[in-house]
Formats: sequence, C-alpha cells, structure tokens
Amino acid sequence: MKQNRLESNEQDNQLLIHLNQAQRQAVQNIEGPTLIVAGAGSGKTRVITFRIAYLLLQGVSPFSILALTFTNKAAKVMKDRIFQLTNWKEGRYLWAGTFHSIFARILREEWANTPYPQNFTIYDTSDSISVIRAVIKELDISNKTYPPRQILSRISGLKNELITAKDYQHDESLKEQDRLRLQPKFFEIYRRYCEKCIYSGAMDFDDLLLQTYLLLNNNPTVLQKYQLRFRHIMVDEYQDINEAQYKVVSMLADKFENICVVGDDAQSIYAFRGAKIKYIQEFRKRYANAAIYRLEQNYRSTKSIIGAANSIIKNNKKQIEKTLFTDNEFGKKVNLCELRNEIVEAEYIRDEILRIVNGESNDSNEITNGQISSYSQICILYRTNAQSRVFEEVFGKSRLPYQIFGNISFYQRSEVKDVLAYLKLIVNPGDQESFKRIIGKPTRGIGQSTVDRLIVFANRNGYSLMESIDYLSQGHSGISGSIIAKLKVFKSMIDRFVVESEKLNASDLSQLVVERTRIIDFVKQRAENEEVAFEKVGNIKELLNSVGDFVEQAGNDPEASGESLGAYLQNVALYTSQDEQDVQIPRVTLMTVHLSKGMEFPCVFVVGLEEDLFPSALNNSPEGVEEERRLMYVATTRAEKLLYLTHVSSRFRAGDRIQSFPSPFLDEIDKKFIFRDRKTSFYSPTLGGKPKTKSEPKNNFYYEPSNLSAIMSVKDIDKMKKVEHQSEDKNGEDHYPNLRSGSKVSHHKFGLGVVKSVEGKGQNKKAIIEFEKIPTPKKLLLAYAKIKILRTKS
DNA sequence: GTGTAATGCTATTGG
DNA sequence: AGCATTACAC
Repeated sequence: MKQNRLESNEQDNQLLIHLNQAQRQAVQNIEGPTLIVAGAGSGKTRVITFRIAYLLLQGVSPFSILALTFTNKAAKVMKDRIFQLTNWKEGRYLWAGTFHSIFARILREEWANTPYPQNFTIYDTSDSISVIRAVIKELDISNKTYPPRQILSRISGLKNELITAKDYQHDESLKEQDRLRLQPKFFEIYRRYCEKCIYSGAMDFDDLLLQTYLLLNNNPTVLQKYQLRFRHIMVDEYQDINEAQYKVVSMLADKFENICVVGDDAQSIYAFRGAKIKYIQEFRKRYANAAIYRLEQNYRSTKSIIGAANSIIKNNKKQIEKTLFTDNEFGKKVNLCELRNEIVEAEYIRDEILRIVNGESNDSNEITNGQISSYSQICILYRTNAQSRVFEEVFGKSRLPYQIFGNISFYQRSEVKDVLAYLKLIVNPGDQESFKRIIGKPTRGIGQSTVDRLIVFANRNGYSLMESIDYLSQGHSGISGSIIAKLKVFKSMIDRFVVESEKLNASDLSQLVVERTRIIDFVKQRAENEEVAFEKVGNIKELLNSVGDFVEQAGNDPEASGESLGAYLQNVALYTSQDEQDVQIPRVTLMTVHLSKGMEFPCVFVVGLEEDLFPSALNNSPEGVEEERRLMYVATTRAEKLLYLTHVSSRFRAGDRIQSFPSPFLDEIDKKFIFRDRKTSFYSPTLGGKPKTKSEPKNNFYYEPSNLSAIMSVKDIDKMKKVEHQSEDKNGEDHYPNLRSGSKVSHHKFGLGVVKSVEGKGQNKKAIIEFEKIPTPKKLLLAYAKIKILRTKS
C-alpha cells in the first residue's frame, strides 16, 4: 500500500505538470463543492479528465464517481484518456455519459419504483408527435388550433420544469393561460399524452429527466443508494442544464457535496431545451462555501480569433465577469467574405479548402501554412441544417471528402426504424407506436381502419394492442373474423419471438426477426430503384452488425447493463450522430454550430452570417438575440489558426430567392482583427463548378439506359408478383353475385344508391353506382367495396 | 383494404 | 422546398 502511495505521488506529479496554476488548483480541490468557470479553449476537458484521474490516483474508487458530459462521445474519449493516465483498468467502471443515458440507466435499474417496465421504450420526437396526433384525433379537435409540434414543445418545456400533468391540473393560472391562448384543451392533451406513454411503457426524452427526478424524490431509499454510491460528481457544460437536470444532480450531491461543475455562461446555447444560465448562480447560492476557479487563458486560438470573439461577446449585457486571453501568436486575420449566393459560397469555400490543404498561397491575406494539411482539420459551421445541402452538392461534384454531423442518423432511417420497431415490440409488447409502425410491414391485410378499431377496443377495455388481439371476437370490435385471424397470426409470430428471446442473445434474435418477418424482401420491393434497395438492405445488415457488436462489448464489460436487447434498444435511442463519426478517412466536417460545442479545428468556416439567418429571425427577443450572439461566440472560438466568416447577398430560402444582408454580429467585430476580402463579392469558381447550361451533357446517370432497365425490371417483377398473388388466392371468387343493374344498395360512407351497371369478373368485378348524396356516379371495385344490398331489383 | 397521387402544411437549434 | 396526411383509384 505504501509502495502504491509512492508510485501514486510520482503519477500525481506527472499529471499535474501538464496544467497551469488555475487548472492545477481546480484538479486538486477534490473535496466539497467546486465551480470552474472555464472560458472557451481554456483546457476545460483536460481539467475534468485530469481531475477524475487525480481522484482515482488518490484512491477514490471508480464506482463512486459520476461524470455527466455533453455527449456520449465526449464521455468515451474521456474514459480512454483516464485509462491512459492512470493505467487503471477499473477506470472503466466509472459512470460517465450524458444526462439522458445515465438517467436511462438508473431508470432501467430502478424500474420497479417507476410506473414503467424495465424494458421501457424510448420515444423519439417523431414517435411523440405521432402520439400527440392520436390524442388530438381522439379528442376530435383540430390540429390547426393545436399544432402537434408546438404542443410537444410545450409539454417538453413543462416536463423540463418538473411540472407533471397532475401539477398542471391543480394550477388554475396555467389553465387560465391556455384559455387566453385559445387552447383550452391543452391540459387534456397533456394528460392523455402522458397516459398513452405510460400505457405503451414508453418514455420520451424529457421523461428520462422527469422520471428520474420523480423516482429519487419519491423514494428516499433509492435516493440514498445513489447518494452513497456517487461520492464524487462532475458536471460538464453546466451552463446548459435545465431545471430537471439541476434538481437531480443537486439531490444526488446533497449527501457529500463533492460536486464539481464546469461551465461558461458565454457558451449557453440551449435555452430552447429549458437550459438557463441562472443555475450557475444557483450553484453559488446553494453552496456558499463553493471553491471557485476561473480558467481564462485560452490555449486554442490565435490572438486575432480571440480578439474577434471577445469583441462580439462583450455586446451581451448578461455576463459573468471574465476575460479570455491568450499568449498565442496573433496569427492570420479573420477572413470576412461576401459571396453572391449560397452556391458561390460553397464553391468559394471548396476552392479555399483545396488551396489550404495543398499549401498554395493566397495573396490577399497570405493564407499559407503547412500547419493545415488534412481535410480532417477543417470544419464548416452553419446555423441551420438546411444549409448543408448546397455544400453536399458542390463537394460531391468535386469529390471533396466530407462528412456531415447531425444529418439523419443511421438509426433514423426508415428501414432501420422498421426493424427496430419489431425488436421494440418484442421487448415491450405495450409499445403502441412500434405496433402501428410494423403491422403493415410487410402488408398482411391489416389496414388503417382495422388498427383504428383495435385501438378503440383496446382503450375501451384497458388492454394494450397486443393483448387486445387475444380478446377479439367477432361482432364486438367491428373487426371481421378473417382479419381477426390475420391479427392472431401476427401476434403469435411476435409471441414466438418473445419466447425465443429468453434463449437467444440479442444478436441471434435480431437475425431471426429479420429472416422470419421477411422485412428485407418488403423493403426491397418498396424501394424506388435497385440502388436504393441495395442501400436499404445494407442498412439493415449494418443494424444487425451493430447488435452483434453490442452483445460482444457487453460480454466484455461486467458493468454493462446486460447484453439484453432491451438495453441495446435504450442505448440506440440515445445515439447521436456524433457517436457515429468515422475518422478513418480524412474529411471536411460539416455541422451546426450547436453540435460543434466542445470541439476545435485548426480551420473553421462559419457560413451564412446574414440577417435573419444568423442571428435567426425566430429568436429575436432581447434574450434570444443574446443567445444567438453566444452561438456566434461558440462558432468563432472553435477555430485554432484560421477563421473564415462568410455571408451572401442573395440566398434561396423557403422556396424563394431573397436578398440578404450581413449579420449585425459582423459589425461588432473589432476591425483590427478582420481582413475583408472585397474580391470575393465577384468570386467565380476556378474549377469544376462551371455554370450549368442546357447544352452541356448531364452527368446524371439516372438517364443511362442500363439503369432505366434496372428500374423497369424491378417494377415488372412487382407487377408480376401482384398478378400471381391475385390469381392464386382470389380467382374464382364471386363478389356480390346477386348484384345487378337496378339494385338498391347502401354504402357505409356514400349512403344510399342505385346500381347502374356491373362489369368485370372476380377480382376486377366493378359496379357503377349512383348515390343520392354524390353528384357523379361511383365506380366501385366489389372485391373491396363495403355495400349492403337492400333490394336486388326494384 | 392498400398503394399512389395530389394536396396541404410548416419551416431553428437536439437528446 | 420537402414532408406528411389525405383523397382517390385499383
């Protein structure tokens, strides 16, 4: 032990030698509440990482450390680094991750004390919207007075403020607000939304926070368990936490008060998610004895970049006193460029990137240096995701390697979601959204109206959709016997999977599901061409690989929450595009400013710096503008050596080409840090991007005959299959044999009518019927039409 | 009942 | 401009 201690001292020194004084003090202050106010690029991540390593070297058990980070990726990088620093394999046991994933883990472990099953489903935004739509339909109110997205964002805001539906019910002033807002039914929607989620055993993203709060608040023993376990708590990006997160962390830390939070008020950019800067002040109030450290020296950027960033942020009124400085060289001035439109903007940036990477000089601001030589050192930042499109097109044509963060994540692809929905339903048969998603994939003769009836039946009897199927009998639900049989076939397939899930691991089970459901054939058949089909099938196989990887990893990690499918699905629901990044090939990175938080790149382009775009026109309240300014501050401080700020004079937005004006933030930058490249306003690309003329041959391979035939053949096969299908099961059946011209009929939708004529045979037998309520006669396919014959002939 | 075509709607930022 | 829901044909 003594030996160990000596060794440890040596390691301590090794560790501390890499830190400046303020950093070192912050790292060594391991007891009691600690607030680290850390400016951009001041070595914040390093301090957190080293502090944990230091804790471990002081003999603190990794089991007793909780680190809450902004992304799971950041947590993983941190863990790897800690492992390097301490050489302690046990480092793997510390809990590090995002609020959402750590809380999901706690809820999974403590499910018995929650209203949810262990394998609760995590609903993403589109699932939540779908639930809200269902509620609105159920209440028979208009989705115009109650726009689902807006409703969801209000619900989300309430949950983040820890206001449950029950709390809401007793709050007359909130309800009064609803009436003034002309949304008197809002509470009812909120209540039913929560109810439906609970019936489905599903939590939305905000529930992960709210339910964790409720769990700990309602169960003192559970709270105590985690208080005793997490003797040391660290929170990164503290400026971006919301009420729910603040409360949970505070509760957990109440026992030992060994809580260290790190943040920078100037980088608070998530107000729309309920984040408030005030929690930094709350922390100081809650812990009057908190040690406070300021990290104000920036190690990341040149003086010109820091100067520009400081001159922007100083225009914000609400700020904690702090000055960011750097001892780095002055460096190149910040390049400010105006381009004609968004296409030229992308082309200009493409050319500039090529020049930088090839080390060619640019006579205007003498941008040459061998320091930036790889695409991976370059990043393009924009305010909205929609801006990435033009870059994709231009870079794609020029074969400039790039990767986009925050695009549709792999797990959001429809075919992947389909397979995931099967798995979710197996793990949690209560999950209505998953049921609705896959009941028709592949088609099994169960349509919308059947699902609607099933939902009504289930709601009336308090069953889940899956349970309802067992209790269905003809006559009660309005579902016909033949369809009930189909439902039962579906259910018994899922039931078999459930049984098999006890024997098989997640990976084998997933494979079985994909095989037995024939989902691949279905996806192929649905795809518009062979290429798409190939890609989609590839994605499904990739998904299977990912389950396989998870099972393998879980097997190696004794602390993992099991290798179960349920754990996998919860994991995947919280995946972000950052977790998917691929560093194998050097590529230019494109992302929103929000996603860039915490990252750094030698060369950064901040694009679309125009009025109403950046700052966003939708965030124009005084506080909103301050947040946009902080966003601008975050964007500029990502750059180490080179920073470009671009804006265009004309941009295509929301279907219109509009004239654009420079962002007001650009005027705020001290001119001594700026090089305005006047030439760029008449910039024409030097390569590749010639203006498209009609005479030029299109490089569009979709027009190639070989591809055309491929498309045709797929469709032909489709048609053939359909014909086959029809002929084998429906041929020979005679629909409404007694129906003839003159018959009186009634239709469930069109009402009373008289048959004018009957034509065709079997599947194609049609009747032309004149309905009383409808001006033009209807031609109905008798195989599908639901009519009652009132009298065969008058 | 299902698939497709046309229409209608909405439109930051993200876990 | 894109996407989702709806309307209609099969």
